[in-house]
Amino acid sequence: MAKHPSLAAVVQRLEDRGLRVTAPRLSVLAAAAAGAEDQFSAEDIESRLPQVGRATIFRTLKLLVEMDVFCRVLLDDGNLRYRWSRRGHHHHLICDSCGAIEDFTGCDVTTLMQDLARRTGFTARGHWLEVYGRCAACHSRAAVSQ
Amino acid sequence: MAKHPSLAAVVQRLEDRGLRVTAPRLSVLAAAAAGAEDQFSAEDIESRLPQVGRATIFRTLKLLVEMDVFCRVLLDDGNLRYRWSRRGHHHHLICDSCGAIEDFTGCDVTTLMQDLARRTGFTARGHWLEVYGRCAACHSRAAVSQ
DNA sequence: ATTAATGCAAATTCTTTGCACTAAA
DNA sequence: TTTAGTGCAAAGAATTTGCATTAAT
Repeated sequence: MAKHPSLAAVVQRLEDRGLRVTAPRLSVLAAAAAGAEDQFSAEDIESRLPQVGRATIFRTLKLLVEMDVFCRVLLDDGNLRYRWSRRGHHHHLICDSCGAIEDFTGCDVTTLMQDLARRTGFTARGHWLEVYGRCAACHSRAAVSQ
Repeated sequence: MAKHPSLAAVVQRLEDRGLRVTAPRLSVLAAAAAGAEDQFSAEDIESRLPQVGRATIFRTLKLLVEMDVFCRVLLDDGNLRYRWSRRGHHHHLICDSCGAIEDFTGCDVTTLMQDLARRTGFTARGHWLEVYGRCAACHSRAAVSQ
């Protein structure tokens, strides 16, 4: 799967929603694709787009998160990052060492939630899960440098 | 189990750490115990303690979270609450309807994390999980009112 | 032409800091 | 006494709002 959807696909989704395809919206998408990292902060986008107003950047980020084009990532220190969403429900594996973020969809948190409902009567509507640790690449790197 | 530990127990823990048992610290603990809700915001504490400085309240909350006397709860809307901690690793069930927060420790997220490591090579150091939904009490309430 | 979307600057919210002062040990 | 802890007011950060202006359809 590509790192992010084609511009055309996102434009289509904007149009489907009856939203305008504006220059600032296109440039936020471009700026998000431009970074070396697979993640970006509102600040990153802001500094890559000095010509776009701060408010527009925040409004656009919010819109694109609602549209599930981007997803929010909560870092261990409480800071917020954004990332292209693979769409649909998923979680993040955030590497302490290199900061890389991977998606994680395979594990079934749903089972856990169902079990929960059975035991406590609490019905889960949704949940937020972020996992912090060390990615495979950083493990190999550490092994090599020893 | 009681809603929160005895003052004496917390005082003991402060002393064990070589920290002073000050009037503001005691009043933050009292204010946290005073609320009708099982949760409280920094603002709640602030308004219950007009005589204590804002900075002291934040410093004290941070200290008590580090000491695992309180834990932080991340609400669905991104706001932060505090709550007496049952100590040790646990998660929260947050009711959309009544806002009540329950702890949840029984389910084994660890298994999920181990499975994850096996499949992706990512080693989890920690994770953050909040569950949003509807508590048993609100379910009954809804059933009755029909 | 219409009106959604933007840019700016000011306002908000939540939290932290610097520093002289106070009180716990 | 000593120095950890406090209060105040000011500084920050991260975001949001109001409103006149601009640009996409």
